[in-house]
Amino acid sequence: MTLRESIIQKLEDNGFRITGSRVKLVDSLIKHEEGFTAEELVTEVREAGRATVYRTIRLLVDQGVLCKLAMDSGAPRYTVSGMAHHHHIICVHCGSVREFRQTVIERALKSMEDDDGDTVVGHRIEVFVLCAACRAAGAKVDSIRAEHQHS
Amino acid sequence: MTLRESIIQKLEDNGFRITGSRVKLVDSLIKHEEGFTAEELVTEVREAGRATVYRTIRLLVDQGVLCKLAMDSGAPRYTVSGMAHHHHIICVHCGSVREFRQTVIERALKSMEDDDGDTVVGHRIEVFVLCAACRAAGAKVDSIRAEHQHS
DNA sequence: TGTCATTTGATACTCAGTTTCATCAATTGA
DNA sequence: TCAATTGATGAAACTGAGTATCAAATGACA
Ligand SMILES: [Zn+2]
Ligand SMILES: [Zn+2]
Ligand SMILES: [Zn+2]
Ligand SMILES: [Zn+2]
Repeated sequence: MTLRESIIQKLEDNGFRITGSRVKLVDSLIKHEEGFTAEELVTEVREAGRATVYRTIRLLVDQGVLCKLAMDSGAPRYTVSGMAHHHHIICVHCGSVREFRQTVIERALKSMEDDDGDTVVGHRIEVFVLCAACRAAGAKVDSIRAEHQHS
Repeated sequence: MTLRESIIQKLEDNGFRITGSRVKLVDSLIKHEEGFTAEELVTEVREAGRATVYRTIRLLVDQGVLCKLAMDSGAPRYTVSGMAHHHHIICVHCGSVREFRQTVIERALKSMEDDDGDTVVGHRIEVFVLCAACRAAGAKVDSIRAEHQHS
């Protein structure tokens, strides 16, 4: 079963209608290996209206098909979710996104439970990089570092 | 030197003018142990205009005085930065923020450098909790868990 | 094919944040 | 001490992202 099919399947299985707009949107977003913004889809998928694009993205996030990535500034990016639990490596120059998961980190975060009276409900990790492609294309690290220190 | 003094000092040292608006804003934001939104400051500090509040917050983020926390939805929250490098524990119910830092995690993230051709420029970790106070006040974990899985 | 709840989309709206620019105020230095 | 200079302010208008409305369209299923 292809990615496209599995996404459509999941919507069907959960009682959502398979409409022309939704199929067009799925077709478009699975092409974005490196993630996309809502407005990019609005522009690309002319068959679907603005409201429908936003509604469909939200639906797919709810269904676990898409990851929503809140950027430091600007609109969030979305990526098709691969691994069940994972985090993101984001290029600060081109915005491309890859997934990762480190058992050591997961364990360390898990052990934070019960350190105090709080109940941990989730966590999020983002690693910001200048990807190989952007560096090869001449993007410099230093100009970027300042605004992405995340210290 | 108090927190208030050290913030004002830093602005002075970096060549920014110590104006009435800035002092009023600093006075207000240091009172928010648990973080605040830009609009909260706009409401609270009537002596400063909307634009000035946003400009001042941005200035303080640039100076490392404030942390900007992009929420999953809604406006970002800001907190006064304590430790030099740290991450955040955020209550999904009341929005209160605490800092943490785990050497194990820092090391693991550091070791990701050079795994591939990317250059790591920073990282961000957020741990979402239902804080003890909210739980005591009757907030339930289950209703929250779904929308904050961050998987 | 008919039924009908779901979905759609044009439009208007909200909300967060930025730009503009005339005015104001902190610093400089004569 | 008092311009001159430059940085800072703020009302108001604007932008961009996303949401609400609601009549019309359309999938799903019998
Ligand atoms: Zn993801
Ligand atoms: Zn994790
Ligand atoms: Zn912080
Ligand atoms: Zn760290």
